[in-house]
Amino acid sequence: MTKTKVRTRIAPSPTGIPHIGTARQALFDYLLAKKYKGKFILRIEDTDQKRFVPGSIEAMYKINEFLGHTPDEGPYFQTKRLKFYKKYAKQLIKNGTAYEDEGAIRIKMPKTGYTTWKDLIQGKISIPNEEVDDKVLLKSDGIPTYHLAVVIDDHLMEISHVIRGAEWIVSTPVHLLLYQALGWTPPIFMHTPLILGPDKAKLGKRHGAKNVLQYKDEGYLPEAINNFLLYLGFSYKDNSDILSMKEMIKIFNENKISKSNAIFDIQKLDYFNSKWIKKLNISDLTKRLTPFIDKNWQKNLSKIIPLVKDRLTKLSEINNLIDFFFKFSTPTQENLLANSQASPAITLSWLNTVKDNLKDLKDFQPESIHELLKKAQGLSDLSPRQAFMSLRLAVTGKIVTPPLFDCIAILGKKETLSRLQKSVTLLK
RNA sequence: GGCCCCGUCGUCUAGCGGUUUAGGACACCAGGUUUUCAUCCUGGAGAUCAUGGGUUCAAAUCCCAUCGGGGUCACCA
Repeated sequence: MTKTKVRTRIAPSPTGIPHIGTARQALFDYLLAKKYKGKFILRIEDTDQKRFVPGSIEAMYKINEFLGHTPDEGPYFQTKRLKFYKKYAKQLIKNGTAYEDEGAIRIKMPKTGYTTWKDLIQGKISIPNEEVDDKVLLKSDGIPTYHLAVVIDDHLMEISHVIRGAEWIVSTPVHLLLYQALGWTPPIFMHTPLILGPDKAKLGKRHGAKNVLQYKDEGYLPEAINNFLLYLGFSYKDNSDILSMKEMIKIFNENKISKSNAIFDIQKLDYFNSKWIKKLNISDLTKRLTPFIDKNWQKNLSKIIPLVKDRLTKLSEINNLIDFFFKFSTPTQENLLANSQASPAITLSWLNTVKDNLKDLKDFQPESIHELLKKAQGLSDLSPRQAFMSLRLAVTGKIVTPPLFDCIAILGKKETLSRLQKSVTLLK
């Protein structure tokens, strides 16, 4: 148990829409803060105006909201805190830790010895000081670089745990030296392993790697994304438990984060997504499905959605699953016969029998339809498969649909008979 | 290339010197349920624990070397 108050931060630079690695960082920050009843802070590291990409700050807010990583403080902007950086840069020159070099202020790294620290994830890390060059702290335009700004902000904002990607390991000696020179206690460092693409290259830097908003647009649930991200570099039971945020907070353990890089496996994300979709209740699922469903397809949704729930991996798949309820394209004769595996005459006779049966059915419910047509099929020369597959084609135009009698009941008597008539005409 | 980190089934991982013929999950394959698909259930295949040396009565587990992968060497973060 940590003695000091836990305060974590996610500190993105607004240079594009955050990718999945940033989201995992934020999740770990969030879980750690919440586990110890601490605070999670958002800070925008906007010191490189040349690389600024409009919209990326808004995207960050959106992603935090989507994934439920709600900051307790912030956003803070580094460009609004320049006075602090200048003040401490001066102090560093005065005490000999930094020097001015053609307008920029650089740190004076020792040329001998090692900088060693205990990283909560990586364990003991030791880096020869001569490997670290005199990094620029304050650029000649008066704007700080990352190295100066993080140290000052993390200290001033009382950050207890710095969770960041492993790419920062080699510049940690710079930060440590700054803490020492300023007389401050450094935070606990946690350098997370990287998330790699299927080609084993760092995910964020790869061309074509999707950002978090794209996953949202494809119909991945925030719960599924968080769940998936947790198990990338962290292990709990068999890494397949469906966990809510609350449960994640409970089981998260900052001492058990893996050291090795992890490959992003979309199939695992799909697994969590389909599991989470099954877990949602119908009204919740309907609400989330709404943005994906064709505006004109609203009728009977409360009956249709329960039928497709178990067939959904991503929310965006919904339209392909339910389109036949709203539009009908007559099957080809070839398709119809292939599925009845009977002559045109026998198939025609079977579909006519169905039509006659359904026409007089008063209680147009799945159970009644089932009972009626099962009896009719028994009297026919067709096997259940032959009979109902051809009927499925005749009524929905598709080979794959939810349970047939449920579909027929939802379509209603009038629509079903009309479609049946169209298919019968085909065979004549 | 220098430096730093990592290396258990395709993937995420359990494993912390003997209980391991290395366990689970995803994916894959087969079977069952089912009028289709999916769900669900059962089973299967899949890792000589990167390789080679040590240490030890005993090593995936400790040590060394090699190889492989990643990171980093900007007035970018």
